[in-house]
Amino acid sequence: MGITGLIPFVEKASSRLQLKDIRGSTVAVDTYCWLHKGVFGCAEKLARGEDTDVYVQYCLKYVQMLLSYDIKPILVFDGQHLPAKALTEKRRRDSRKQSKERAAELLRLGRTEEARSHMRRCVDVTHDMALRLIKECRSRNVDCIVAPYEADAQMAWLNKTDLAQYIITEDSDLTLFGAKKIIFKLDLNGSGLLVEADKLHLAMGCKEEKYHFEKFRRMCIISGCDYLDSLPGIGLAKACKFILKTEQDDMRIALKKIPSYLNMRNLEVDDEYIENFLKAEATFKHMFIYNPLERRMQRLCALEDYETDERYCSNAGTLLEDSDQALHLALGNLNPFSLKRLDSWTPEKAWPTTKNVKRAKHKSIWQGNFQKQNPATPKKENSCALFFKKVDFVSKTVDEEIEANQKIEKAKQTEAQVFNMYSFKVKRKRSPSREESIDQERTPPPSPVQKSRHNPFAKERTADEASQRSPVVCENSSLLRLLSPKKASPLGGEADQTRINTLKRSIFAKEPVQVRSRFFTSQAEQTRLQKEQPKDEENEEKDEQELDSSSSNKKLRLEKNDSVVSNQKRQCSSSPCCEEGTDTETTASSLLAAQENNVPSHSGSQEYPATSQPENTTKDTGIRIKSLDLLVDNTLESTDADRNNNDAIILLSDDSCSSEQTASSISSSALQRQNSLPANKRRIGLSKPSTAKKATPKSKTNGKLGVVSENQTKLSMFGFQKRPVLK
DNA sequence: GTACGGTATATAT
DNA sequence: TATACCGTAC
Repeated sequence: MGITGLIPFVEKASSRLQLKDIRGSTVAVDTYCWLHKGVFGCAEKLARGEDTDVYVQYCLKYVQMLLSYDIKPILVFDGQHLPAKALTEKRRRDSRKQSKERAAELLRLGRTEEARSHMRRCVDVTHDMALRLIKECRSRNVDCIVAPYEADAQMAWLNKTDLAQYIITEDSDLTLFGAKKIIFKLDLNGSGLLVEADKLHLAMGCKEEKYHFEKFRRMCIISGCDYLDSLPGIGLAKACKFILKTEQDDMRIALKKIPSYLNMRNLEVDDEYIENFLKAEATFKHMFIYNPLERRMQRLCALEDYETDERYCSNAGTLLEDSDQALHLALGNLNPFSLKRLDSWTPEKAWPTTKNVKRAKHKSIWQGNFQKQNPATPKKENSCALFFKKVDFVSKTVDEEIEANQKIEKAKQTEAQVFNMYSFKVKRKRSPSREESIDQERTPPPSPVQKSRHNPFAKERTADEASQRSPVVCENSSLLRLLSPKKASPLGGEADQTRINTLKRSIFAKEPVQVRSRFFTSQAEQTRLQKEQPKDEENEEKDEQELDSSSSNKKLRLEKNDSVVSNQKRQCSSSPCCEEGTDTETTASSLLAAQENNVPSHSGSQEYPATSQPENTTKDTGIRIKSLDLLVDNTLESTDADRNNNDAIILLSDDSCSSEQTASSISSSALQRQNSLPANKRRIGLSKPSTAKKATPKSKTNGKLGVVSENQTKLSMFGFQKRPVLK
């Protein structure tokens, strides 16, 4: 997020920078920026839950580049979320969720190209991914540090203490934390944009003798930052105008004058805003960081430096009492959110070495070398406990705990594995022709969930078999009441609610339900199923070839079984999610599945109103859910192979609603409705339709690039549409 | 002239 | 994740 328009605003304080010009220096790196870019290149793989290290390699490319210039990188990672950023994080989460839902929807409609772009937006960078990079860096003797909270504050501290002379980031917020020299937009050619705090007065149009960094920070906060939304109608330009106008240092008094100074009589600055402003300011000044030299958490600036009342620091984080925990958080060994231990590496341990990996020769901030430079710093022996097999209160060794936590983390990676039921590989090879895409728009291809052959778990049936309803095996109506598959529609609204209610009524009315899962079958039955499995796989592979589908998951034929209900009960009662009514340990994938289908995260209870299926239709809706991860992960007995094998299947007969549409066809028609709206109704925004832009790309490009003056190049480098001009 | 709020698009390979 | 672009409102 950062400060909107800040980088263009500080143009006068910035200059081009080549890495060759800063040889021998140390740079702190906002590593999540690199990870985000790296993730883009493998977003689909990640969304499908496939293993990839493309993002690690991408980051290492930058690391290697820095090392080649004899620059020592310190990779800094974000830690815990601050309460102040809860709203921002929620927005991001919602946005990712929306992208995820949209991607899933488009996949169901077979519109893979569009789905792909949404999938790129829904992939998040997890700490597990960060840890993977951290481990690579350890083997290269490249320093990493996980900030207790925001990497920005940590980097600013490293810069302030001259442990790092430069900071590499894309986040303009960093200037507010008091960083001295920031490199934005660094590319793999070693070229970037250097913004120097010493020159910020030039950007503000303020005389050097009258300038103070506090003015700049206050201007940015007023214009709107991550910790405080701007007042309506106030941006950087007006904030700057106000700050230059006022001489009042006490912001309680000064802020009240904004309406009169800016001639905005309707603007109201209430006490709440002033309080929040002071909190935001304190957050930038006093956020907690980790001091690797002294091995302790501390504030970026001491409260005494500004005589700040601690009550304004509610958003600046809290001190971790356990110094050992703080150290391991900083080393990357803990998941910053759960504080669960994922690794046990300490600087005192021998640096891990990997064949063919070149190790940097720089001194580490974690080694004694740096401490020798600060003789006053007492050396703390606060991490030796992890060298031993420590037995904790649940009789597990630390190593076992780490292993267990890693398993859980890994399971979380499979969050969007629902996408995995579709494949893109063949589609990717050739993009659909114009005619095809028009045709696709008109009549979407049959959704994979409409046909049983798209469902890797569905039993192949002959037409005769299909016309015969499967015998009922579960008559537990109370169990069924828990479940109600939602026919997802991008539009939502009342119509959908009515539809869901209709569906629910239908479920209550029609008891017979088939529950099928290997988890709920007897051991003997399982063995039998396993024997059958290869055959099924073969058949399905054939089907998938036909369908340009290449789902890599193991296939499971689900059979009705009389022991289902009893086994199911047993499983449910042993499952924490059933005991508690909530699933605190539910894997993300099960949540996703539940979200997608409006099904509670009960691993072992899936349903479909079989009797409501018309005799003459084979339109089973197969939705594969990974929710069984929940069971295996909770008991920590699963292996990856288990996870792959233990997919459950829900067969949803979809005619329980009054119409005969399937979930996907409803969604499809909803999408069609959306797309078929006239442009003026569909577009809420004010921009021209993209077609208008696309119609004249050449002339536009020519017009822009045809006469490129040096000035223009510089402007475009800053991303200028129009440079803010200050009066 | 400035800010806002919407859409469109780039990021990597 | 970010920005670029653009029409409108004030």
